Amino acid sequence: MSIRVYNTLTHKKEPFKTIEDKKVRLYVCGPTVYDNAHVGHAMSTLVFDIIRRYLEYRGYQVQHVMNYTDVDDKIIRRANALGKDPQQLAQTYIDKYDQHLSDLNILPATFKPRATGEMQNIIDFVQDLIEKGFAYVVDGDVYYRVRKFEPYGKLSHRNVDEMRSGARIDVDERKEDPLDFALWKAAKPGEPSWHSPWGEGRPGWHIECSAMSMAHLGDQIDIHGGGNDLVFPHHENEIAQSEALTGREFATYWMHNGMLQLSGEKMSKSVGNLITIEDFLKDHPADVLRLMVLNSGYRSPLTFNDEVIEQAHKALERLQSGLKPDLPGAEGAPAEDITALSDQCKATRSGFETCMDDDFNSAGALGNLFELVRVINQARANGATLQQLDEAQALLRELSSVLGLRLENGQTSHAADAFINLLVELRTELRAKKEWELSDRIRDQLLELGVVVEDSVKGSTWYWQ
RNA sequence: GGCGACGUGGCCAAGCUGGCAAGGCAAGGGUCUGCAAAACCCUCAUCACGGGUUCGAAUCCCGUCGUCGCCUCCA
Repeated sequence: MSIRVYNTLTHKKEPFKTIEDKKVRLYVCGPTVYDNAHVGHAMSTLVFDIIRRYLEYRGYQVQHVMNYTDVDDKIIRRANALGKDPQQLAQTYIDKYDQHLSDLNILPATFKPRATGEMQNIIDFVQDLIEKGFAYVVDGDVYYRVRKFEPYGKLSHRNVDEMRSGARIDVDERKEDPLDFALWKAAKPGEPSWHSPWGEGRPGWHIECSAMSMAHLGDQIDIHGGGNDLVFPHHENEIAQSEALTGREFATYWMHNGMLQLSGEKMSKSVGNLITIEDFLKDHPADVLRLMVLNSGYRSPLTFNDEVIEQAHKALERLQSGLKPDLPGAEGAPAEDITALSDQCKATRSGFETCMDDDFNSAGALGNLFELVRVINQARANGATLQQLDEAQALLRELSSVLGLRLENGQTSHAADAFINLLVELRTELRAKKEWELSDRIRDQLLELGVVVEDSVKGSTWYWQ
């Protein structure tokens, strides 16, 4: 009964062992805040939220860091194009992203550092690398000496010599080797910059994560996560920086989520096939997106299209159906239904854990929840009372929330309930008098207001859609 | 071109340290019902293709085809 985790480093599922007992240090690469985030970003953050929630369910205390890259070429370029201050632009998108995370029911990270807030850590880190001979200064730029770090390529499984031929981007003559990457960039006129021993400048992207991870989680962490498009060069470079500095293994497990696919292609800014989180949430509950993520393996590409969204919608309603109250006039289900319920509860919890223990197999775990729903609904159909359903429904709620599903309709106010009850009661009287036309009209119009009325022989129930 | 992942019913997918192919959606049939909806019951796949290993393979090995990712900013 232990958790197994697929490690990009080894290409294998490995038993999960933390550095410190029952404590997990988790670092996940966050967004560069230069534009609205899209559902691909949401997928990544959902994946690691699910992982975090499950680890907590399993009794781990999770120290979770997610960074914001708030200084970078793209931010500067966009700010200039819009005639805005880069820092303000970044702040705008940080605020928006924070709101998205909350809308998506993503647990707030323990720390959410920003590159601009960590300048001293970054500068110290770079200075240390220079002193150790892993970096060199050229005209106010600082570069990492890739060939000096022996294991370079161990994460992305490439070797340095093969990469050389692939390095076809403008070779900077000032670098010792085309593979070397920037740790610090000298400021150009008008760019945001910070004082450093090498002059005014700003950090490169890769060093930020290494520095922030180390500052908040220490030299060694348990899990480093991110999208699989970050494996090379970003994470490879993080390893090079961090391990050169400390001489110790940076992260035990490297976990990478697959890309969200829109019409057969990775959703990305450069392809231009974006759906923003904002737009998605305008049309769909957050649970729908989460369900889409849960329904496929986190490492696989996620198919994203209208049909799949619709399917997730229906699947969500199916899960919610398990939480409906007993039928009107329920008088108790036969003993075999009650036995089946409690058997299923045991089977569901253990099946759920077996799946999630196996590299967070959320699709399998979901399958277990759907089986629980079926047995609950069977019992209800056979007259189970709310009390008889209680244990199973509580379990359904509990495990759904481990996956981060709310399963609620978002209706927080019950102010209207009394009025709706009244309408439904009146309608029951109309039905008794066979006034079908009027009672159907009430049902239809309530539906338009978001209230679903369900009739049965013994009466009617209603709920918010 | 190099490295890697993947290819399971109409759709999304689990299973892949080998032994009767989860689950959701859709579809068809039925129960219930004034109608509708919901719920319940039933039906619906031999796992890209070709070889091989094995008593036995969706699961292991080789090859072919196809899709996708990375190699450049990217969750």
